[in-house]
Amino acid sequence: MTPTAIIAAAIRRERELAQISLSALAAKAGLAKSTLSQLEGGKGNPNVETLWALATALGIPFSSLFEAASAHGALIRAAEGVSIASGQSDFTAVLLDKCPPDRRRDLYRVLLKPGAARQSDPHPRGTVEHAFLCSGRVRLGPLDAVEEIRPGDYYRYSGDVAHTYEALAGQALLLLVMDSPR
Amino acid sequence: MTPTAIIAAAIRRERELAQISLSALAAKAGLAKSTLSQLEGGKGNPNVETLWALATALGIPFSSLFEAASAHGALIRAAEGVSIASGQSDFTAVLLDKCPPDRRRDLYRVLLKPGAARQSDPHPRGTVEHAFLCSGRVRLGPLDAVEEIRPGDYYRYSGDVAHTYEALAGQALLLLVMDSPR
DNA sequence: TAAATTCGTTCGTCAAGCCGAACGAAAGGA
DNA sequence: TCCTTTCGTTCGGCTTGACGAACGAATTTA
Repeated sequence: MTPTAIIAAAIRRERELAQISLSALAAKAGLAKSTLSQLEGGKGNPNVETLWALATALGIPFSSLFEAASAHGALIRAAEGVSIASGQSDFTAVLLDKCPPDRRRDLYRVLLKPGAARQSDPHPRGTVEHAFLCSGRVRLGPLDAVEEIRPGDYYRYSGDVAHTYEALAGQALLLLVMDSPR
Repeated sequence: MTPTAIIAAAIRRERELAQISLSALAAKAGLAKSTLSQLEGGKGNPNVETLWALATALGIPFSSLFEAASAHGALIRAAEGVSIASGQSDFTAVLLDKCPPDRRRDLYRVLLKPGAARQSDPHPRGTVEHAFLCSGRVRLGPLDAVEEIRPGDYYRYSGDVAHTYEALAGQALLLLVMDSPR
């Protein structure tokens, strides 16, 4: 993927997410429409000032302009995943997720008691949650991608949309990694 | 902080971290020395191709060029930790560790079978490991601070010294967060 | 129907970034 | 001591990106 293509896609993606026209964004950023048009067309090679103006006008962190489409969720069952060779048969490690360079990760231990599902409002844009279930059974995830997980399962999903947590049978214990852009 | 100043500082920082001269970096990136000199002097307004070439030559992710500029051990038993108010009694979250701004965290699922203790050589300086036990019983930690943990326990320790893992009774499953400086 | 607005693209001009060459300074080798 | 190499900076040129204006198309208003 060439850098100009990444940026072209990022600008268009962020602009459409912000529901704003090309002309309006150009005006807001203090750029010429023509400049923005060429950038989104992948025909440009913009300099830093131009990009900075765009990021500011879009209200997003500067580095967001260099990210390819955001990572999606993943569900890795306890028995799944590619093991890393260790030379010792009594030690098996599976890389569940590699940390991108521009994110911070806070670790939470969550105790979930049976009852009504807990609803969580969207976290800031770009937030991703990683759930690793220790005990119990849990249904969780974005409302349109709720999954039931069991001990040892790992589930990663977008945290910037409404999502839910629910212990199914008895209480459940899980490690939650709150993964957010810097 | 202006974008050009951020980039100027980032380039110089990354270049000095890589122990490479300005001339050498320029050659490796296929840029003119003069260009690089002006950029590091904060007198530039580089375009994307130039920055991409630099990031590639430095072997760093593109977005690192836009970033303006270690942890102790801790053992938090399953029953311990300060809960975060949630309004719902069936959801209890404990913040185990807050992510510092300059670190990356990779997530591993580790299956540990009973047998001899696994010895791990020191990881790069500054590495910290976070272990969250899902099932079984495990003794682990730096050689001078080995702890026995049980399901739900969280143990954080230095990973840049020799350390050990050992399943005590039957096999054990744990989530390991490998926490390293950028 | 016709005028007016807004949309995104294309074209010519001008400023600015990148380049190559030349420069002085500093360090190492003969 | 002199020569060579490498360092980072400064100076004309040439290329190129940003700008403003004009354009056709689509939608809205009178």
